[in-house]
Amino acid sequence: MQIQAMQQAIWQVVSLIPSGKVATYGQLAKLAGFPGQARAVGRCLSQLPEQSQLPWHRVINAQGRISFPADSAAYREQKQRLLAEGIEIARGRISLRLYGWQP
DNA sequence: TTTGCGGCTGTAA
DNA sequence: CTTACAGCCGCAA
Repeated sequence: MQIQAMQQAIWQVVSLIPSGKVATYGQLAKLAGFPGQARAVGRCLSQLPEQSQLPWHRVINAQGRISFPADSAAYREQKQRLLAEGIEIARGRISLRLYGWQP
């Protein structure tokens, strides 16, 4: 499997996450056809071009947390985008039960 | 060529 | 709640 094809598949599924919902890295990896490749999802997203329209902010880890250091600019950016979509973040966690995307 | 480190995760203690 | 650990695998040093 070419890394590029994988990237394509991953970007594809990420683009499907509806506004107001979130998905986990592992979940997306599985949907894209690469179970167990959660890190590949994070890697792809980290390589997104600046002007990308992909909803990268709707991707969080399996613990319902943002996978960035809480003091980083990236963390604040993602948090703001999520709040802007009406997603609630209590004690640094997002309820997957309420906001988790069910394809 | 080996190593350490990621936007990770499930299991177990 | 916390560590710990085994899988995962591309990438930069």
